[in-house]
Amino acid sequence: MNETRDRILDVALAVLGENPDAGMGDIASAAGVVRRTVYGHFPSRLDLVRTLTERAVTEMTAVLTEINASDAEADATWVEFIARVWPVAHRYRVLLALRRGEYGEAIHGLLGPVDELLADLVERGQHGDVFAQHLPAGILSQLAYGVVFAIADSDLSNGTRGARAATVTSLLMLGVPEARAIALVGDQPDSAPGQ
Amino acid sequence: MNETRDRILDVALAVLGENPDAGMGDIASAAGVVRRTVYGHFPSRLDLVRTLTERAVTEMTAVLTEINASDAEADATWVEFIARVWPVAHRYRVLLALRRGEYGEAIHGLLGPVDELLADLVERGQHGDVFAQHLPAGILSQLAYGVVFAIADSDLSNGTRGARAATVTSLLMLGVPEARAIALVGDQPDSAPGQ
DNA sequence: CCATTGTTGCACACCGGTGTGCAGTGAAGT
DNA sequence: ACTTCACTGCACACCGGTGTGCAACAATGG
Repeated sequence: MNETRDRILDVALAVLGENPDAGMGDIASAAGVVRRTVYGHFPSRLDLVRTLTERAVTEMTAVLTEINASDAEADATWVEFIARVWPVAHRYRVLLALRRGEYGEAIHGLLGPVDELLADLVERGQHGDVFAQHLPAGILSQLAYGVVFAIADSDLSNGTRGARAATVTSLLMLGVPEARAIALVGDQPDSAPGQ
Repeated sequence: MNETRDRILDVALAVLGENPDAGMGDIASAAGVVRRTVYGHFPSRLDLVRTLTERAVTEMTAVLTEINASDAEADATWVEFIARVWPVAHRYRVLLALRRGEYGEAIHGLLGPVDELLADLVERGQHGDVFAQHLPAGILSQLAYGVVFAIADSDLSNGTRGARAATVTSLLMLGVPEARAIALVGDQPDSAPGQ
């Protein structure tokens, strides 16, 4: 039904991923549509961004709550989390950039639940002596998943390469010993082993 | 002689540190001066930012080259580097935000030399089996000092707290074992032990 | 055939930030 | 007292992006 609307959302995600400062005009033409039409679906730029963010939050919290239910060790859970959430993180990498600037406030608010889930996971790991305790769980989790997004935003973004890099690096900064980290990602079922 | 100019630069750094999107007007009034005066010293906003960046690059390369001359282990060198460069990184934390956006190109160019020095150091550490090799030196160094800047930008920014957090966290993600990392920062002469 | 609905293509107002021009003013140096 | 120089306080043009209003248009489907 809302074929155009969905296309706008998808394209907007891609365009903003390329350049977070892209205007409504850029998004519109990239979606093969006129600027006016975009405003027909999203009264303001903020509406667009908010909708995008809500999408991301929904997908992430779904994964996170499901995974958090398992009783695995925190570090293994983290690995599972990155593996499952990586495609999402990569698609929504723009949110990293958008958290600063005009809409930072709104986005930060929406991302709140995700942040909490993440902090809980890290805290569990710290309590179980699996993660380092040199920083409070709230901050450490932010830094760790900030790095994941940063890698999602870099050259080795797509493919298994990026996922592995993100997982290992974040595990390391969480205080997991290198050997253990590598063993953990080795266990992970690689979707495409050759790549 | 250029008392006003210097003040503008200092204030600009502070203001932009607070809000990277601050306009020339904000900077001017924060410096107790009229917008027109700012343009008298810096023909364009880019000039201002560039000058700020050049300052930062100068200070950082000075520290980096000096430290790199020592023949200490790479991880110890890294610790020294963070300790020495921390106040600078904190003051110039705005550059992290400015690397994205309008002036990203220019800034990135100016920051090139620093990036190289850093990559060299990390590569040395990898070659000496002190740092992890799960990522190429260029990327790993970027991530590591990205985290340092991120912490410089966060709550625990100032004081010894932030410096320690930044050092330990970056060491961890460089692949240094937790025990070794903590030992290394323990060795560091804390300027204010009580804080 | 007609009505509804979504899209189009304008034009327009508005906003905030940038950068410029120029005549004034005041203080410091000679 | 006179010049110089930095700063001031306007006004102004310009730009790009946002958001709106409205008439036209095409497709869809009753």
